Amino acid sequence: MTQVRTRFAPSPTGFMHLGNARAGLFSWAYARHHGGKFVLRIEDTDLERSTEESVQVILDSMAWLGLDYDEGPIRQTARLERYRAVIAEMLADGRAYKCYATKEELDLLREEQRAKGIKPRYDGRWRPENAQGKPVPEGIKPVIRFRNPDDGLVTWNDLVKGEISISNTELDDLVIARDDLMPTYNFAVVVDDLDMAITHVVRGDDHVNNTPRQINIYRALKAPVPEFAHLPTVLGHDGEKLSKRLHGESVSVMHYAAEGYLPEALFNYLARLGWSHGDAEKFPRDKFVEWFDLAQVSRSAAQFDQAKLTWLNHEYIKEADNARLAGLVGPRIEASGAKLAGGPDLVRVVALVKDRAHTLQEVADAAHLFYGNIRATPELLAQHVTDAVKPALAALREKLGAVAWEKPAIAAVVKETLTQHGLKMPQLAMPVRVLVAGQTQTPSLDAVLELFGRERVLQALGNF
RNA sequence: GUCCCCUUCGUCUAGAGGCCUAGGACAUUACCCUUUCACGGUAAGUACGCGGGUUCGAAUCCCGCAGGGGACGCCA
Repeated sequence: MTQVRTRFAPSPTGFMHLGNARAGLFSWAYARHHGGKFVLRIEDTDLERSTEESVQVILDSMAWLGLDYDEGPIRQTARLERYRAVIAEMLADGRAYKCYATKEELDLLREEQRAKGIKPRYDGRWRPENAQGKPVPEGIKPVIRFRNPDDGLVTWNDLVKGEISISNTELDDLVIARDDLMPTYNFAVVVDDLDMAITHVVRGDDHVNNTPRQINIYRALKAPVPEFAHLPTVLGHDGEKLSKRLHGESVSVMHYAAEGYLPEALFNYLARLGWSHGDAEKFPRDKFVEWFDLAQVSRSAAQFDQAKLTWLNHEYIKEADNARLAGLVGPRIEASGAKLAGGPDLVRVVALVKDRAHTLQEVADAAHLFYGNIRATPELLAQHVTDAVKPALAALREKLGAVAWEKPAIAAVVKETLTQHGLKMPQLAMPVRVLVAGQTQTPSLDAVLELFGRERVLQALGNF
């Protein structure tokens, strides 16, 4: 049994959206599950749209998700000589030929075909047998077309979708090199996957239609055809295929990093989108690798559900190490203008507030009250710090001055004040919150007071 | 238009002829907990697209229809 080799081959033309990321994730998982190799290839033959920044975004997104690769990144633009050599061979023996048809001419052809209700296809007008004696137009640089078989069926057993079969009469002679000699996608992938000895091509099912063309090229090259696995499309919340135009940046991997999602949460969510292992919903990456199997991938498109991702993120935040969380959340708190220095230990603050937060940003927002020096509004003060509770507040302050500064002792003193003044908890807790934290919504009072520290609390309670 | 693929709760899915009066999760609703906001707990409602077959028996197999998606580029 030869070693499994898979690849992920994004094109650097913008951000990396969730659909791409999931394709990369599954391809990666397949290789890891089988102890194989995972190759990263950058498909940058579209010079118009490819950018260096986008290459970096791909690298960043993969690193953030923890998708490590064994080979690459290999750029197609670094392999141009190789493609040209293959094209020259094919040209030499008629597996490919030059086509001088102009873009305008082809547009017209397609238009006519559509009008007739048939599938738009190149009609083979520059195939050698049709071009006999035809003068080569002046000033037109030809493209190179692959001579596709005229008849027969192309069939493969897709590892996700099962047997798929397409007739060669549906296909046409596709362009494999543009007039500037740059190879096109369908040709470059085949040469690359061949040279990189890819055994399993795992990719999105928008490529199903390309597969028979590529298989024909493999055959023309007398090369072994790899296995194919076409993953179902990832749709947006609106049921449309994920796209830059429709969904914008809100579906990019790094957007979720910026919004305060943990990589393990997105990883888990994506893993579970279109794939399942019984009832398992939350599982770590090593379990995913252990369980992953193409046979369990669903055949139908899946809608992205932000609410479920958020739930998973919440689950992972709850169990995340507090020091790690503090490191991630600190910059967010300072970004809001607050200063960590001089405030309570962020690790302890995070431990207190993380249960209620669904994103790192929410952790930061909840922690903010300990560092922001928030002052209650006069309305809030008037509403809660009434003359009726002032004696109790004074009494509490005095007791707090003498107590051991630990949560249980603080709680005991609060209770004591309550009974002595005949108050219910909210009647005392709310004014204390307003005075100390500047707001009525905080975690439990004793914990909040403990974290603020005696000095700050006594000062605040003496201030009315 | 042509070709290809898909079709179980609102969403992600379990289900490979009897275990299904269809299970889990998210979301929703109700109730409980409660020191505010949350967290948490318990419970409920909601699905096999439609029509024909095959079979003693179909969510599961076959056919048709409908719906959805994808592709039809000198983009990938």
